[in-house]
Amino acid sequence: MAYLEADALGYGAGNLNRTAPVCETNKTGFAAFGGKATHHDSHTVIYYEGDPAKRLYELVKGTVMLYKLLPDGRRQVVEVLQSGDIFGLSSGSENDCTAETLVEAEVSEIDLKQVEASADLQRLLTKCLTNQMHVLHEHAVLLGRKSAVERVASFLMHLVPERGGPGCPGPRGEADDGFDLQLHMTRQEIADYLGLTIETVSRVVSDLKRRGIIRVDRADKIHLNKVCGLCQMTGMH
Amino acid sequence: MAYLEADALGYGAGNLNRTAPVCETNKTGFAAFGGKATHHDSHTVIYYEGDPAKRLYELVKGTVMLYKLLPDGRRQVVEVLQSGDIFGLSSGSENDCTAETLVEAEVSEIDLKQVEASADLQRLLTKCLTNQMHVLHEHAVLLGRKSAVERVASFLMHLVPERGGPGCPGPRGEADDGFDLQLHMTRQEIADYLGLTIETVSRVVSDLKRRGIIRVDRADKIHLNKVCGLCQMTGMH
DNA sequence: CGTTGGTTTGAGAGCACTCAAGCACTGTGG
DNA sequence: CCACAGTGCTTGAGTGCTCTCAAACCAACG
Repeated sequence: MAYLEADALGYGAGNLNRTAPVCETNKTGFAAFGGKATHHDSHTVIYYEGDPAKRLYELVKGTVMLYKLLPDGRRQVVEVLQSGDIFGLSSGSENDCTAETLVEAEVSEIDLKQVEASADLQRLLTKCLTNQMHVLHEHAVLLGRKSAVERVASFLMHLVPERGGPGCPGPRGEADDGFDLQLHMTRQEIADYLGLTIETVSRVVSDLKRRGIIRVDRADKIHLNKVCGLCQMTGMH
Repeated sequence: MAYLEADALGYGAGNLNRTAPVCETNKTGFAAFGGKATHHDSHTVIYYEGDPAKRLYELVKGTVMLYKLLPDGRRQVVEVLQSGDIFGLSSGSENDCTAETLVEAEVSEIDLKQVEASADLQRLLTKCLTNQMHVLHEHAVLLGRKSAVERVASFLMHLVPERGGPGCPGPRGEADDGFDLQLHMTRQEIADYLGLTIETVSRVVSDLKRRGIIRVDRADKIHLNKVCGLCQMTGMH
């Protein structure tokens, strides 16, 4: 089993929705601007939708999701953030999403006022926002136009580095086209991210297992037997 | 009929997805930075998904949609832009969406290099991106969690200024809670924006008509009889 | 060994989709 | 002035994918 190995490489859920490196030109992030480092346990809310937006946050380590709730309890996870991503920006005076950690996370906070002033921060911000925008566009296609199988396949493919994107090399060489994944989201979180129900996600996963595309060692430990085969099921090929 | 009146006020499709004014702090937009003004007829492509991204565009007048296509022809309209909105930013070197006008439009173009240099442009950009981000978040909820009726109701409500948002005053006074709309999108465009089929959109509109919520004078001229009643159907109350 | 929380599986229903026909408005030519 | 495509929208019938509700399963834990 190479789960730990994959994790150590920063893979696993670590590059969700990441087709290109983000904000890596600025290695220091908010640290260079006196950002206050904070630690958050797994599944902790950093701020709630509707809270006054006074700070900007940079995810340094871990994974954070942003979600919105409808009054009757329906939830949509709108973004899953990775290290380097910035969140907490609001078009009004209130946060438009709730931010919650998926796993333990290190976050760097700075005051919104600082951002207004610093040109470097603005540049960093533009870059990150552009990237998040791109991810949101792709996610809109997933939510609006893809079937359940295509959604789950797309989700899993996003967890495989260097694959599925425009520069996908195809199956490396020949037979061995496998990959080990460590999920950092529960079925419920995946469902709310993909616009499905928990049962549908589970059924699709079971179906992929039955068809030999994947192997499920534990609910959160999945081995992709045929990365390229899975990629064919995303609706993008 | 007050259609022309509404249109003259800049309503109609003019404030789609606009809960707060955008980029209005910078009245000049790109003009102040030597942006090249261009004119585009209705339903003209400004750039295609996959084209090299070399310029940044500001919509000065009219309406532009951004959409993505899946290889089998499925389309998802990911954004509907209004004057003041900026588009053409890409996280890679290629445009991630196709940009097409919905109606005649005036666009101001500037070189991407200019943006890198100007702090004012960066600030303008951050503001616009933040706004678009907020709209995309809300749209993700619509696409992932709302029923067909809720999607169409939400869509129509976005065309009514000052209503449906957090500061909604409710039905003004008493009886008269109507509003005239001029749509600038075909049923197909609406369907592709809402993640539905053209038939479903048509059926929902007919149903709203049957229930007395709206009156359809022409396919693109709709009178809302009960704005508040419609608002109740968006899933957000 | 029972409890708990998360996951999987099953049966059935319903909403939105597909395919197909009908309708309304527009412009064109005889 | 009317016939006739042409285009876009609406309506109908039937199917199927995903949802809902419910029960079973499983690993972790006290």
